[in-house]
Amino acid sequence: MATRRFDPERRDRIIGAALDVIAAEGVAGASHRKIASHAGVPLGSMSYHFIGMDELLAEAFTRFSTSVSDRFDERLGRAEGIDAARQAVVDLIHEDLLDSQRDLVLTHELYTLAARKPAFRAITHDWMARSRRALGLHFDPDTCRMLDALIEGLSIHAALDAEPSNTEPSSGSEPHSRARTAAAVARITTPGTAALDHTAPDHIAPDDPAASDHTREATHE
Amino acid sequence: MATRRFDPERRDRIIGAALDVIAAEGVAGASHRKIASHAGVPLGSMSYHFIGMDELLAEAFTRFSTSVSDRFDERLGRAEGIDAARQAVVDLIHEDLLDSQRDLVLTHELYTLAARKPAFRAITHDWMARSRRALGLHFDPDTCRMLDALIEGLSIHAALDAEPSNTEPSSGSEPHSRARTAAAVARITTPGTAALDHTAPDHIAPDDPAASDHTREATHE
DNA sequence: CAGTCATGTGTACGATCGTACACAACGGGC
DNA sequence: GCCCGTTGTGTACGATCGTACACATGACTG
Repeated sequence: MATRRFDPERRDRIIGAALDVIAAEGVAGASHRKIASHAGVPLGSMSYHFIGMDELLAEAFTRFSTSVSDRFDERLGRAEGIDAARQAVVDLIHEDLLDSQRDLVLTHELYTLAARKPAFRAITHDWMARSRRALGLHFDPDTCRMLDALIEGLSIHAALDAEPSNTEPSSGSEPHSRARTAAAVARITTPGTAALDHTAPDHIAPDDPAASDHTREATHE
Repeated sequence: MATRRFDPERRDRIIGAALDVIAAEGVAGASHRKIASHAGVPLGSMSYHFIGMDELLAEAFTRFSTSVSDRFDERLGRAEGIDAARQAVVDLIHEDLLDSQRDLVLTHELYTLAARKPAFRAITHDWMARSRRALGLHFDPDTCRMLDALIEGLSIHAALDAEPSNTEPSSGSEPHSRARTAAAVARITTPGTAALDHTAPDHIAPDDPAASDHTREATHE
């Protein structure tokens, strides 16, 4: 029962190549041939190792979501105290989630699959469950859900709100700054005593340079 | 300058058919032939009315995002007072965004395109700008950004967190209930005592009420 | 009423796709 | 050392794709 010419790395390399190709050209542009070529394996290996593209995609995205989740766990595991946890969340958004175009693309490719096919929704379901478990080290269950959703929304909006020409936002007054993220995280992790009270929100300093192009209406109070 | 045999509906019908096909089979599965067949036009009409698939996709998703934005505007425009606005947001999430599998799928297809191609990011950018403008009728600009992101995250998580087998969550104790949504909206629209400091370049708003100790790394930008 | 040209269509071509399947290569059993 | 079964590969097939382009069609001009 020795190794024969079995190559255990082969399968993994195909999965890795699949993620690379998907990141570069999307699920739509990912073909057996391109992935095989990128992985340096013959075309026949594709059908040999994977029944079909769906199996390959499922394994690839499982690996991807696991790796992102690992970083998530690590950051939150290291945080001690609720403030450190909040800061970890901010760091996570701005360093782990927003810095990598590759991760952004892969995440959306996965979501698109999950929106249509239940098999992939299992992957997103597990991913979100793991995220909430990590947040659960520091926050109560309801807050975890809210915060997890907020993280998602902030990441997506920061990524997809960018001006098309401006691929690399680096200005200090960028609309999706760490300060805004931190403020949002602070709000969502602060249980309101009166959830729907009638108190008008505290006034925000009106002259935000980044908001100068807004025709800012006064809040109805 | 009469009509000849010009059919102005033709182009629109193709766009509508494109959205139908994309909703059913994804951008990946949408071909000129399928869309033409679904629209009841000959294949040649595709190349005649649209330079390529990208132009068709751009117009289709522009129409889609506009229609979703219209409903968004309508709900928030009708709301009077901040509580009604908050309620409108909750209704919006649970009735407009979560009820339609079609909209969910199309949204993610668009996001996936936008994550890779700047041309589509223009569409998401405009969409988000419109959403924030609608929210701006009731909330201050910073809250608008946070709330807009929260809406996004709550919608996505409610949709993609569903158990794969359970396609139609309708139980009263579902994890993503209206009550949880309302609570999250209340939190994010309730500024803490710590206002976002707009004068500082990009630092964390310093005082959170629950914060006892600030072990914060300097933000690198 | 005939000519002309913008408007719209049918078809064919080359490329690419997933997959099936015959077959090569090689380790272990006898 | 020969044989056999597992392991892996090369190739060919049918389907589908986007697009180009010759051609049909009908409205307007004179």
